[in-house]
Parts: sequence; C-alpha cells; structure tokens
Amino acid sequence: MKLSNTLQRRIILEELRKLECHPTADELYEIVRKRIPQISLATVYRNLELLSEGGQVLKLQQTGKQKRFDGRVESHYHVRCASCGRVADIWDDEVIAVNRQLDVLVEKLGMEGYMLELNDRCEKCREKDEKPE
Amino acid sequence: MKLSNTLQRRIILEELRKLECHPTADELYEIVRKRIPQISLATVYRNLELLSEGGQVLKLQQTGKQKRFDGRVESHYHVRCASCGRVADIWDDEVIAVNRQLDVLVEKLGMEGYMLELNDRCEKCREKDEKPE
DNA sequence: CTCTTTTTAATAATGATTATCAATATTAAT
DNA sequence: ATTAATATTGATAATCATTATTAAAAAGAG
Repeated sequence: MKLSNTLQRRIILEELRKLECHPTADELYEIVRKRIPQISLATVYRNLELLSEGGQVLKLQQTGKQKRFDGRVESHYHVRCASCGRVADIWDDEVIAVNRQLDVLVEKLGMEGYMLELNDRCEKCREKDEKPE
Repeated sequence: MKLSNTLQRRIILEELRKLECHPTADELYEIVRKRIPQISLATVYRNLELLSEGGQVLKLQQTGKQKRFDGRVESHYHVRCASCGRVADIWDDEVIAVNRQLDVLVEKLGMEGYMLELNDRCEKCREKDEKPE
C-alpha cells in the first residue's frame, strides 16, 4: 500500500524530527495539534505505525505487550521471539561476555542498569512460516 | 508492608519456578487454576508484582508502558529513565562499541536483532527526589 | 474532470493491567 | 487459645494505551 502525501502525515514527521526527545504518541499529538487543531489521536498513532513500517521513524519499545515473569532470579540472559513475544533463556559464552561488559560499563557510568534482549523467531513461529496453512 | 504466607502466593511462586518458560500473568493463572480453581487473575497479577518487588521473581519487560518514537533513523543509542520512562540519546564511545559487538554477535548467531537500553534516572526525576514536597 | 484508492476525524471496541471493596485469612499481641 | 490489627483474597469495575470501525473527505491515476 502506497503512502499518500497528506498534510497530517507531513506535519507529524516534521514535528517528530524537530524534537530532541522521544515522545509517546499522545505527546506528539499535543504538539501537532497546535498546527492542525482538529487532528485525531488515532491519526497520530496510525501514521507513526505506518512511518515506522516504512523506515522513516524508529519505534522504540520493541518488546511485546504483555509482561512476562521469570522464576529464576540469578543472572542469565534472554531471547525474545520477534513475532510472538515468547521469551527463552540463552546460554552462549559470548552473550554472557557482553553482559559482563555491560555490567562494568553501567557501573562506570554510574547508571542504574540496562536491559538487553536478543531477538529471533521461536520454533513455533518458524513452523508457521513453512506451512502457513 | 510484610508479605504473609498465603496458599495462593506459595503456589504461584512454586508453579512459576517449575517452568522453563517465562509466562505472562494469564498463562500462569491457567496453570495455578488447576490447583486452586477459584483463584482470581487479579491475585496472580498482584502477587507477581509483590514477589518481583521482593526480588523473588524477575519481571521481564522493563520498558515503560507507552511506546515511544524517534524521528532519527540512523543507528544511535538510548537511556531510559528508570522511573518515568522518558528516553534520551546517549553518545558514549564505549556504549557505541558494545553495540558494534552486539551487531557482530547477532549476525554470527543468525538472529534477527537485539534491543539494548541503558537505565538511569532523568534530571526531572532526580529533582523530585531532592524535594519530594 | 471522474473514478479508484487512501486517509481522515470521531468514536467505539479491545486487551492488559490496576483499583476497589467487603469478606476472609494471617500474624502479632495478650 | 483469644483477640485485635493487618494483609490478602475473589469478584468485578475502572483505567489506560492502543486498535478497529465507518462514513465522509482528500489524494492520486488516467
């Protein structure tokens, strides 16, 4: 589907690009509203989504929508399925090594912590790719 | 507030610990229901939250609830405020270096990508700490 | 211009999570 | 053990972010 060149779309991208910060949809909505007062919040959501599919905007927050919980508290690392959001543990020496580095770096920078997740497609989602029924 | 030792809490933790996977609250609810059929979904949510505050459970999904968007698409890196969720860019050579390593590692493991965010408290939240009025 | 497709504003619907609250269970104090 | 104080529960309503719906308007193609 080809994106047409609407005023709303143009202004949304233009205003987003002006910002140093990384706004939520409703924050950007408030800003765009100053130029197009009757614009709808849904339009902002819709266009941010389309623009990020088209690679003109970066959508942070790549994780899925539901929270997930882990009964193991010792430090270990995770891969999240890029399509269904399921999370599995990963035991790979290099992954462990990068996390160690991050521990040190975060300490050095005096920060609170970090959040690293690898992304891949899980078994189940790959199977679906093969036979999409 | 001290946690009391309820059946529900015990079973929730016990079942979560049995799992290799990292369930969502409602997935765990279905499992726990087999042992306590009348348990409420809210109880599962409540206890997962309390247990993770107490450090007995890990809450994945550290990112905030609202999505955030970025008008700059070139690769660059982010710090998220641990308390309010705001995101800022970070330009630090070592952070850039770790990300480069991750690019290589992810490529080598044949994965789709990764998601790394540093966590800290932003200016605004620090100010609030000082004078909590 | 005219037809087709896409987009819009307004608003309803959804899904995940959190809040409320009266009844019950747990803990602490006697 | 009994009682008083506190914490928790199940049920359900409320909230919040996001997505879907829809009729009308705008954009693009010919």
